[in-house]
Amino acid sequence: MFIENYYQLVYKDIMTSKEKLRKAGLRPTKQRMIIANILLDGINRHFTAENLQDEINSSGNSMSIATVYNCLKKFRNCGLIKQIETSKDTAVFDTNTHQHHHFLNEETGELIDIEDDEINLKSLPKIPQGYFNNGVEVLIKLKKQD
Amino acid sequence: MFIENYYQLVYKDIMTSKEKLRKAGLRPTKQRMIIANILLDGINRHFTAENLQDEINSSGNSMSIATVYNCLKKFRNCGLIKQIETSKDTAVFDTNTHQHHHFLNEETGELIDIEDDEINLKSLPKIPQGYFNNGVEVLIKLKKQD
DNA sequence: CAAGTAGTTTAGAATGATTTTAAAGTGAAA
DNA sequence: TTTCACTTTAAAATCATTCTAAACTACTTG
Ligand SMILES: [Mn+2]
Ligand SMILES: [Mn+2]
Ligand SMILES: [Zn+2]
Ligand SMILES: [Zn+2]
Repeated sequence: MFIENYYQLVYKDIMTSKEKLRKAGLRPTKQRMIIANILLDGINRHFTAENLQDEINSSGNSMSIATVYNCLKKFRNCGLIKQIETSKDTAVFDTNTHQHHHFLNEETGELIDIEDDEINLKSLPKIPQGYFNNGVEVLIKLKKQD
Repeated sequence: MFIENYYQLVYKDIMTSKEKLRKAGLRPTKQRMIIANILLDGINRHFTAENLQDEINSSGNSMSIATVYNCLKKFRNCGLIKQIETSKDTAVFDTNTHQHHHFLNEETGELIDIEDDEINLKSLPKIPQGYFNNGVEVLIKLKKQD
């Protein structure tokens, strides 16, 4: 288990953005590579389309906001990133694609990761007939004391 | 416990919409009474602002969409209803104000209640310093089989 | 009961996130 | 190379929600 994860990490680190996109079934365009370089560096982050466009700009590149949205949708549908269930008016994405959970500071919108094994989710209810469990998300809403 | 709930139910059923609004600290306007009559009947439902406006219309009344939003915000802030954390582009509200959870059919957006005791949430992670747990929401995403 | 006032409603305008349009550009297969 | 489906883009459109500012109304006080 330890060794598997080790090789997986190394393998993932060694893959170029182009290879990661190809492996995900996406044509590696210039724009997708720019985004892959920013997002697929192994660091977990939560971000919006606008956050990402800002990062693209500060990396010396630029991209239409429509393209940012197009790419985020493609990346999400391929499982390269995921979208977090939050009732904020702006979509929030996450580079941590494993099943995990969040603290949500409802005042600021800030999200903090909770790893899957930090929550006991053994007794789940029976899944409705004809459906299957496609992911569980636990959200713990935080409020400031006093 | 049984008897307490029994009296609570009866009491709640006997209260008029006007009394419920007063008790919640809201001035009972004509518009809020129309909404209270629809929402506070003890039946659990999930709905959007537009859903509610449709119900208002079919009850023979009518109301500006701005007022629907104003009232929903007031009702939510008073704890008469709550808003569900969902990444849909339209806000979803819930008349079930107890802590509970949901199945989400991501294709249709349909939500199904999961009562709090149907999920084992004993081992929660430590809440960050200076904050307190202001509610836990578990979302189980459903996908259709085949 | 008035009259006064803070809180509420409303139509319509504004805002902000996201999607669509349609035309120009590009990656990859042959 | 040629070809074509896929992609990018600026600009317009869409859609949910909020704002504005003027008219209204529920309660308080006299
Ligand atoms: Mn929204
Ligand atoms: Mn949302
Ligand atoms: Zn996360
Ligand atoms: Zn519910």
